[in-house]
Amino acid sequence: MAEKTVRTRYAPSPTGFMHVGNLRTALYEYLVAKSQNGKFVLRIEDTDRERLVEGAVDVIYDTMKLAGLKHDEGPDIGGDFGPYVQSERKDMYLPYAEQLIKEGKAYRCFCTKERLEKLQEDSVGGGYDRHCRNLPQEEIDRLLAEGTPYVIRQKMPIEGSTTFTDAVFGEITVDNSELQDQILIKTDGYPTYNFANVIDDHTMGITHVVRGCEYLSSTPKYNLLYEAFGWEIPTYIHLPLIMGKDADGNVSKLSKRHGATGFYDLINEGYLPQAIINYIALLGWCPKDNQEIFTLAELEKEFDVSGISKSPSIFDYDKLSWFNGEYLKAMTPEEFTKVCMPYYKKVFGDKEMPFEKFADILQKRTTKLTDIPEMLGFFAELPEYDKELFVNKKSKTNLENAPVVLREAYERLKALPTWDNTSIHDCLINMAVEKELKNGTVMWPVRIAAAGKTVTPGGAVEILDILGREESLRRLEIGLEKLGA
RNA sequence: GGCCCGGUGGUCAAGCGGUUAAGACACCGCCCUUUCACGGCGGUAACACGAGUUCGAUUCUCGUCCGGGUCACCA
Repeated sequence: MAEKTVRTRYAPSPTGFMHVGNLRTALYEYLVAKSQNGKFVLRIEDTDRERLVEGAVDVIYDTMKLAGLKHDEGPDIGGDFGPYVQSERKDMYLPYAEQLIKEGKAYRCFCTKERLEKLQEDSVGGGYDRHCRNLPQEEIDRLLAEGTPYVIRQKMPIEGSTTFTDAVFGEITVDNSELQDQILIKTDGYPTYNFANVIDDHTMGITHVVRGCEYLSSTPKYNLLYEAFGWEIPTYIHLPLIMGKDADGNVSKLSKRHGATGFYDLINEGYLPQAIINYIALLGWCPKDNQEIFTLAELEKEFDVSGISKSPSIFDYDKLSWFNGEYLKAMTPEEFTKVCMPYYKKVFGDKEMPFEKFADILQKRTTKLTDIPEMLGFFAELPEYDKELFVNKKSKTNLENAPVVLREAYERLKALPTWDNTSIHDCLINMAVEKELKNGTVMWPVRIAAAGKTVTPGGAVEILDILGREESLRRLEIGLEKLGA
């Protein structure tokens, strides 16, 4: 007999913001499905009218697309289990709840909010007292006839315990006394999140429920529902949480105070979508062979639930940056130039620059795209700098030899018939040889004069080449002036 | 507070009763080098604690401590 096709679903609410935790959940759902030739379904959970945000659904589509997580079924592409937007399914939940009432597994609760609130205050840590669980039928009929608002609650077992198996955490048992008679349908007729989830997952044929482990302790509630309907319980895969660490070293669920936490925030910080995906894939999961750089396609092949870790992990921006740098280095110069262009524009506006030369000096040393403007700023404008910068121990330069060297270099460069990387390089190196100087002794003062700062992408030769003859000589003159030469 | 889950270097993590306890990021040092970087080489650094079980525990059990999650007509 053929194995049942694996089906997973990602069910985001359109809030307009994609937290990396959610993104990782989506990724794992995708991978669980794809690693087993299964289907990955996108379902939009938009029942919370108050939190609806204009254009938020598009954010979800865009994110999925950027991340490369292609869904097989969803609101935009359809499928055999639609509709895929929860608000379009709202009429299908009530009948299920009423079915449970008929079977004596659920009941109408007419308690007012006030009464429930009072219960909350009185009983320490208690909960609903199941007041309406066994109302006489006449009483129910009367209240119904009077039009009393009600919710539908499920009858939970009062004694015993419920055990389930999670693919990551193993067997987990919870006392039924911990479980309240959960609300299925709210006063307004809408289903609660938990109820809608179970109905949707079942009717959409979801086989593997992948979610954050904050749902671990409410899973028995879900299972009691599946059991009440006589439905097959899906495989649960609970993921460890992603945490953040603040300046004081305190660890808590990753949030704004720890830095950028939204997918788009991260992209705006200069990280590449693929680097983000690669990094979060490894946050809580480890392949058999410890490989680190993965394409999505490779992840689809390698992913295995057994590699998911149980302990929470802290989001590390340094490591993300390292991944980002690796991805940047792996690009062709053309691709690199393309992703950098917005940042080039920030520095140079619409001014034409030898962008292809930037790739040479930048690609090896960039980890975050947002660092680029700072790195290139001196090309646009020579920074104010102090002549002390000409002093460098390693290059054996000081205020005595720098003016001499710089003057000599200036004259030689000025006399160059052609201005390109090779001729500049040969010119300066030859000078060092002829004058019996260390290469650095020549290069250092030239670079300082050309860039006005000690840390630059590329060396003296590359900088002069990019700057061009005219601007280069102008800057060297300024340097000479500063040195009083 | 009750219940649930977790605890290997600063971080991500491998490890499934016997290991010199991998690897990566970060950090430090050296080399290379026209700076920084890249690259190469090397280094510092960990099994939370206490009892068991066992010939032998990082691995199994229990307790303690610490961390997190959860207890809604929110999703």
